[in-house]
Amino acid sequence: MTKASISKKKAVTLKDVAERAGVSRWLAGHVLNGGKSTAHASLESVEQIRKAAKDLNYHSNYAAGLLRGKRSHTFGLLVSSAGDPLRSFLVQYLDAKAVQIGCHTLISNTFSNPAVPQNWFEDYVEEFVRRGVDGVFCAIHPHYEEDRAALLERHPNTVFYEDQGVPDAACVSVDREAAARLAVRHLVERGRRRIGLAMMTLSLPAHLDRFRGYELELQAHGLPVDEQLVFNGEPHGLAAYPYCDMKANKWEFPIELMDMVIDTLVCDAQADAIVAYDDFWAASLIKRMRVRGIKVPQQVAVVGYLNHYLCDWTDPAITTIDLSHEAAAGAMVQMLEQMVTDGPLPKDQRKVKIKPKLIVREST
Amino acid sequence: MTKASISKKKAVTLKDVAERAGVSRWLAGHVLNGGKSTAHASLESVEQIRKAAKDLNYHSNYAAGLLRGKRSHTFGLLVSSAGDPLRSFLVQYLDAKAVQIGCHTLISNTFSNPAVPQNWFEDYVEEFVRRGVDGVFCAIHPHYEEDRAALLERHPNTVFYEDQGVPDAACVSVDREAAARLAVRHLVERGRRRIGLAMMTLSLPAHLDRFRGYELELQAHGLPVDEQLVFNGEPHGLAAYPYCDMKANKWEFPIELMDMVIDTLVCDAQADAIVAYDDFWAASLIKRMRVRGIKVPQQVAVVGYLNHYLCDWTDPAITTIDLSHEAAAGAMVQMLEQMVTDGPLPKDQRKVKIKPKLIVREST
DNA sequence: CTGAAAGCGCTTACAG
DNA sequence: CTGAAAGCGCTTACAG
Repeated sequence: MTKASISKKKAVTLKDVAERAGVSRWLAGHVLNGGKSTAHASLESVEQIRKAAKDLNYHSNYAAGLLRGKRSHTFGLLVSSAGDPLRSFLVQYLDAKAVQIGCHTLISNTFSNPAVPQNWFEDYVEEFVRRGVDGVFCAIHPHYEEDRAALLERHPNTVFYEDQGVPDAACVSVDREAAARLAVRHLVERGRRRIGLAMMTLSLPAHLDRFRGYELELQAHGLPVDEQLVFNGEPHGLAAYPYCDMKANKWEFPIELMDMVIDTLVCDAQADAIVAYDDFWAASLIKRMRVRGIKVPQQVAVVGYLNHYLCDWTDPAITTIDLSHEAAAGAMVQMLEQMVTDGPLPKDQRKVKIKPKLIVREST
Repeated sequence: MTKASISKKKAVTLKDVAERAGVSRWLAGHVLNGGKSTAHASLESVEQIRKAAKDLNYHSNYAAGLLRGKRSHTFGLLVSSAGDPLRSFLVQYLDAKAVQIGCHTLISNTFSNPAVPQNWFEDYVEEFVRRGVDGVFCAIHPHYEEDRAALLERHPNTVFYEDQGVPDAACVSVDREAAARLAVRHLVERGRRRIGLAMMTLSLPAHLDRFRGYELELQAHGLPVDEQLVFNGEPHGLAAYPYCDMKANKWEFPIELMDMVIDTLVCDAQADAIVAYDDFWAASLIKRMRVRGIKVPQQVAVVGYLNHYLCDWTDPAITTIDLSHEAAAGAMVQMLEQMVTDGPLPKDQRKVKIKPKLIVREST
C-alpha cells in the first residue's frame, strides 16, 4: 500500500459503521459519540456497533463535531516561553493532566520569538476562539502588561497561574507566605538565629507575601525582625522583571548585586542564614561566598526557592522550596474542566493556593 | 454585554461579510480565505471585502475549513516530557518557528504521566490523524522503543529530531562529530595534551560519532589516541537511557561513577582535561574533583555538552558545546513545511546536520 | 464576476 | 429504535 493510496483512502464514517453493524446512523452515532447514556440501544446493538467501529478503525471526525458545536477537547496555553525555567515543568504537567481527562494542549509561546508582532497576545486569543478551545490557561509572567480583561471577555473559561491582578478570575498560585515560613522554620530548627531575607522587590503583593511569612515565622519562634537582615533589591535598580531574557535566551544576572547582598546581610548584619529570592540567587550567593572565603553552610546557610533541578548540581547542593508545579497543574486542569462542564465557579472556589514543600539538600 | 450573550452571539460568517461588501459569497471567500491570487476580483471589491471583514471581525471558521479539506496549520509534537532539559528549549523554539509561518503546535508529552496507558504513542498518532495535523515532529528520545514505522505510515509528513533509526526519514540532528572536535580543539589550544573522554556508552552510533570526532581532532593535532584516556560507562552498568527519570521527576544520577571517571582518567591516566558526556556529568565531575582537591581548570579542564543554562550557575561555570536548538527547530519547521506543500523531500535533503557551537566559560 | 446547488461528517429534531 | 431531512460554514463545480 503506497503512501498516496493511504492519503487518498476515504476516511471511515459513521455511515460505514452503521451499515456494517446493521443499525441506523443515528444509533451508531449515539452509541459511539453520544457520550451520555446508551439506554436507547439494546446491549446487542451496542456490541455490534462497537465491534464494527473497531474493525473499521472508526474515529469520529473532529472537524464535523466541532462544526456541529461539540467541544474541542483542546485547551489553549498562553506562556511567554515554554523553555523558561519557571514554566517548563508547569507546561509539561498541564499537558499531562489534560491528557488524563482526554484533552490536548495547544501551546503559544512567542516572547522567545522576535519575529512575532506586538499584538501576538490578541492574535492568539482570536486564534483560540477560531479553533474553539474549551478554555485557556494563562501562565504568562504577571509583569507583562497584556490585556487580561480582553482575554477573559473572549474566553470566560480561563484559569491563571499566579495572581495576575484580575479580580474574580480563577487563579492558582503558590502559597508564598507558607513558602517563606517553611524556609525560616527549617533554618531555626538548624540553630540559625540571624536569618536574612534577600528579595528582588518589596513593592509587589506576591513578594510581600513572602516577607510577611518571614516575619510571622520569626515571631512564632520569638525571634526579632531586624530590618538590617532584609535586603531589598529595588533601590539598587533591580526591577521586578526576570533577569533571564528568554527572548534572547540570555541571562543577564546581576551578579554584582549578589556581592551587595553578602555585604549587607552577612558582613554588616552578621546573618548566619539567607533565604534567597530564588534558586538562581542562591546559586550565585553560594558562588560569591566561596570566593570571599565564607563557608556554606557552616558559616551561612542558604535556602532557595523553586526547586529547579540545578539545585542538585551546585556545590553545595541547594536546600530549597519546591513550588509543587504538578499539584498546581492538577488544580488548574480540574478547575478549568469544571468551568467547561458546569459554568463559572462559585466565587469562593476561584482562588486556589498550592502548598509548597521544603527540600533539604546540602546548603543548610 | 453579558458573557451569556457573547457565547450565544452567532459567529460572523462569510455570508455576512459578502452582504456587507455587496459581493457574492464566492468572491468574499475567495478573497479572504483563498490564499492564492485575487486576480478574479476588482481592486475595489477586494478593498470592500477586506474592510467588511475587519468591521465585522470576521475570522474564517476553522472547523468548516478542516471539514472541506483545508490544512489545519497545526503540527503535532511528540516528546517524552516537555520539561526535559534536553527538550524544553527545542519545544519552545519549534513553536516559535511554527508561529512564524502561521502554524500552531499541539503538544503531547506523556511519559511524565504514570496514568497514561501503555499505548499512548499509538493513541496520539491516531488523535493527530483525527485532528488533521499537517505534520508531526518526533523528538522522543531514541532509546524509547515506540513504533516509528507506524507513525510514518499514518503521518508521512514527519520530521525527527536525532536519528531514530528510521531509514530515509527526514531527520535533523546535531553534528556530534563536530561537537567533539570543537571541544578537543579548544582544549588543545589551551595547552592540554592529555585529553580524556568520558562517555556513557560506546555501543550506539550517536555516541560513536563523538568518539570519532575526538579521535580525528587529536590526530589532526598530532596527538596520540590513548585508550586509557577513554572512559566508557557501559561496562560499569551505565545503560544508554537517561539518568533523569522524568516520569518520577527524579534524578538518579550515578554520582559514584563520577569518582570512577576521576580515578580512571585523572589519577591513573594523568588526564589534564575531560570532555564530559554532558553538562550534568561535567557539573558532577567538577563537584567531585573539588572534594578530592583537584583544581578545575588549573589541573584538569572540563568541557560539557548541551549548554544547559545550569552551566552558568556551577562553580566554576562550565565551558560547553551548545547544541543550537534554535537552528535545529528552524530546520525542522522548514523541512516539514516543505513536505506539506511540495510532498516528500528528495532523498538527499532528508538528513540535516546542525553545527554545534563552543561556549567558553570558566572550566577550561 | 454572480447565484444556486452539492457535499465534507456529523448532530438534532421529527414523524413514524 | 428507524429514516429522511436540515443545517453547522465553508469550498468547489457549474451554468450563466
